[in-house]
Amino acid sequence: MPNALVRKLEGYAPLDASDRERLLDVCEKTVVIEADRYITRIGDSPKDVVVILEGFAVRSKLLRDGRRQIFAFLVPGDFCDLHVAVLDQMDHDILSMMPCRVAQISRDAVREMTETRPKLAKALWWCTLVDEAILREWLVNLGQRDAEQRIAHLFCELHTRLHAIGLTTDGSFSLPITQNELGDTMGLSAVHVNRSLRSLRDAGLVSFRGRVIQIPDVERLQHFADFDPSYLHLRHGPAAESPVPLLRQA
Amino acid sequence: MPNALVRKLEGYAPLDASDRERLLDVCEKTVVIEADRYITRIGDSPKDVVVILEGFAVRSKLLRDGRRQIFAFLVPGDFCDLHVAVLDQMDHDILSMMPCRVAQISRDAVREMTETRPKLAKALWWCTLVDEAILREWLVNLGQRDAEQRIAHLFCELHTRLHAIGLTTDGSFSLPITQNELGDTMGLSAVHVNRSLRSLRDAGLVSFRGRVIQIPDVERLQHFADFDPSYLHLRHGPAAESPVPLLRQA
DNA sequence: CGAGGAATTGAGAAACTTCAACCGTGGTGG
DNA sequence: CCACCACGGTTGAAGTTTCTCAATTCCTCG
Repeated sequence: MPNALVRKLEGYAPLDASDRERLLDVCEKTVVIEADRYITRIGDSPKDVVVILEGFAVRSKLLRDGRRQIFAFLVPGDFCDLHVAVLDQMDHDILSMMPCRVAQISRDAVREMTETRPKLAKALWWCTLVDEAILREWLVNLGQRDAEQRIAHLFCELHTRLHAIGLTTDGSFSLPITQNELGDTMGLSAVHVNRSLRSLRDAGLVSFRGRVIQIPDVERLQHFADFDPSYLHLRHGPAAESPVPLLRQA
Repeated sequence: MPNALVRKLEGYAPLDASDRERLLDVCEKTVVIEADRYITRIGDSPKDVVVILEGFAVRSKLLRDGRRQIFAFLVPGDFCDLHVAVLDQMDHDILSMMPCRVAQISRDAVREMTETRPKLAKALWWCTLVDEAILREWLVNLGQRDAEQRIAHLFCELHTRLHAIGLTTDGSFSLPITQNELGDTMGLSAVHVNRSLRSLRDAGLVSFRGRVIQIPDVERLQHFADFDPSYLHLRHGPAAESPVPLLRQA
């Protein structure tokens, strides 16, 4: 099984063999987290940095009045809280959407890696900057696009990111999300999400089979959503060699 | 005149004297940019990293249909494009909102600093992470709050950030922004921004004198906007010693 | 004084929300 | 094995927020 983290980082910049080994070493200690559990919570100062190796999770924040905003989907290879190595305190929650296998890297290990391995440091920085670029694009999404385009844009992004780690087949990928969560992501009510999904389906832009999203014509959806993948800063085109497996749904 | 960058970084983590000197050294070369000019543009690979020393700027992105989203206000001490030292290509524009004095730091100097000065590297990383935290909070803002709360929240954030660099007096600060730009920031039409501003003023939450925003009761506005400054990760309370001066408006 | 950009206002339309009901499915306990 | 329950999805209808268009005023600058 390929290591999702190594794979992702190598997609950004070449690493030394010793860097690669250090990463694998540091991902040795893995844990399985069941669905719908907090991985870290706001205010935590976790002693380890968590990397998703299998499964999906979300970053989110709960408001006083019970509303919730999701601001990122975490897929295999993504860091949950690299922040904490620098900022000490989490300013949002991270929740598993399905059973996840994660690696826990000690803060000391992160510090050691960033302080003594410039290439790794650069790769981690790259991750952070891509996360930031994604946030900016989501802001464009919420600020400027209507419900249908917003949702379509999210699907395009997820398709591209999942394709890059081999988690798509043709235009389809598995996404274990409720319409409610989709609403919390898009700043829409669940009802309106439902109607927008129907419109997208009626327009033949996407279709759904259980929790699988199927995009019959990726280019058409991208055009509809005004999606331009350059903000994802992928170095080379999506590589689909050996997929990172998902854990079986519990 | 204190250096806004040094001041900001020291607000995050203590620096060595030699780090501080290196920073001052590297900010030696400054340039004044007039109002409403591109500082960098999407697709650019600027050879220098730009830091705002005086004045305000915005990050923004233009959509195909002419709509625009602003996703950050840059104030003295903020980096325009630290990204570029790692990602090579800008994925958005940066525009001056008023005459700005900026320092241009070569990519090599940034690389040298991050690779040989761990404390500085950490401080720069801190900057990036705070930028990211602000983006997340803006996402909450656009996704979950109505027009009035959104605008109030932005004012609270700017007040806090500007207070931290000594650019407020009592509850007031200068903000050279049009209602149109405010709309592009908040995902609202200029007309609706206008009406929302009127409501806020009628409620006595803020008032305007020219381009100066006055918050009569900061706590009340913060409560109204559901504003919690912890996402800004300021280490110590706002320090108001010697303000960073603004250039006279052109 | 005139020009141009920004702010303001009104009115009608579109997007989105809320509430409430109903359906389908999968899991659980008897 | 079946009744029941809970949760997510679906739909209708009415209400609210926000948008667009268009006209008017205000301000600043030349």
